[in-house]
Amino acid sequence: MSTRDDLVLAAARLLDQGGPAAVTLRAVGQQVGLSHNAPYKHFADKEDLLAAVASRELRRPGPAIRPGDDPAAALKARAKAYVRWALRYPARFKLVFGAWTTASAELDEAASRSRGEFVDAVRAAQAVGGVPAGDPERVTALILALAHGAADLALGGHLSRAGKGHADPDDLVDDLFALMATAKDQG
Amino acid sequence: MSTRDDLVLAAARLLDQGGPAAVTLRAVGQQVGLSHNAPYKHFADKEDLLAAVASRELRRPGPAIRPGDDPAAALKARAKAYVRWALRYPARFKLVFGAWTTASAELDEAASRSRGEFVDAVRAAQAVGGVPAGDPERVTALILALAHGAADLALGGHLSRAGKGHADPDDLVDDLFALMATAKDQG
DNA sequence: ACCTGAACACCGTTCAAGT
DNA sequence: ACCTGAACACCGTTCAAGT
Repeated sequence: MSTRDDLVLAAARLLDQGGPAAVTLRAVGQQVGLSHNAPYKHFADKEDLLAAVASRELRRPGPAIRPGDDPAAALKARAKAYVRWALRYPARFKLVFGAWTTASAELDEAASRSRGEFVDAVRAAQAVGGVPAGDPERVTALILALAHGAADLALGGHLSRAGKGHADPDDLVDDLFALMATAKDQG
Repeated sequence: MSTRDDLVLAAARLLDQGGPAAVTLRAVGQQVGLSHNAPYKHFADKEDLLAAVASRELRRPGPAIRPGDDPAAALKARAKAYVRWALRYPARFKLVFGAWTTASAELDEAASRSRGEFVDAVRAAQAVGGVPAGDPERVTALILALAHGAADLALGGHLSRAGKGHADPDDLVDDLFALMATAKDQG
């Protein structure tokens, strides 16, 4: 493990434990036994370090595809895994999709690769008629937008009135897939 | 206009012009011609001031309902207005749905009231068969989740590969309503 | 090439003091 | 009741200096 990796890991740990406010360059340096400005030898600035944390997060392995699995069910499982990740690691989720003032090639590429895997899963589901036909990129965008929005609203408690109306993010994923199934049956 | 309102307005203006980093208590105080800690006489701390900014944003008037409008079309227009607002004022959008460490009764109530109006619009659309039946809170959550996620992903450029795949947030709202229309026709 | 320590400008917050 | 000015602890960043 390089010092660079140590710094990224320490930043991720601090983020999980204390939220974004806990991720200071001084705390990161201390976690790896270095001074508070050692990170500047590996990253341009703090945002560059955070971009590396976000990239690492996007490169996490997706759910394994077992041969024989129904591609439509696998796609739905992928959407639910996305929601589960967001709810379990809110700080990482907010970081990845937060407001970046500087473009990071590493982050852009990781995000593109991650969505590419999702597009492949959509294509496979379309091949067996599990989801509506049409531009796979657009169907992917539809599913991702719903999963993303459901997770983000749930994190803020904005999904449904407390007690009133049962609407977990998981339920909404089910609802969307049910709508897509009837649309596919009809067309 | 009270001094309190002046402070909230100044914070909102700073947010729009320079993003969250520009909203410092010193800048807010200077904008209204007061010292850098005058805000403490009106708000508990910085987050409390930001909560007031977010509440004000949630209390903005929604699209007017003209008599004779198709309730389903009005509902779709409301969803698109939500997306338009998020894309036009990204900093306000991110603030409202950001990570709040302290609960604000004012913010909670404003959010609840805002979603309540949406639920009413869903109920009206259901009454004329424009959208699927079922728990209005849940249908609302489905539509809001999609609109919210589409807007948030679009702001980060994560909606579709550049050039490849046409998927504006507006298109995704259309797609969802098309799915709901076919489901309603079938059921 | 990588790291340190001092320094700078800035920030949120507190507090004693003023009217 | 509302505001000010000084002060405190903290932060990101820079820079000269060390190995």
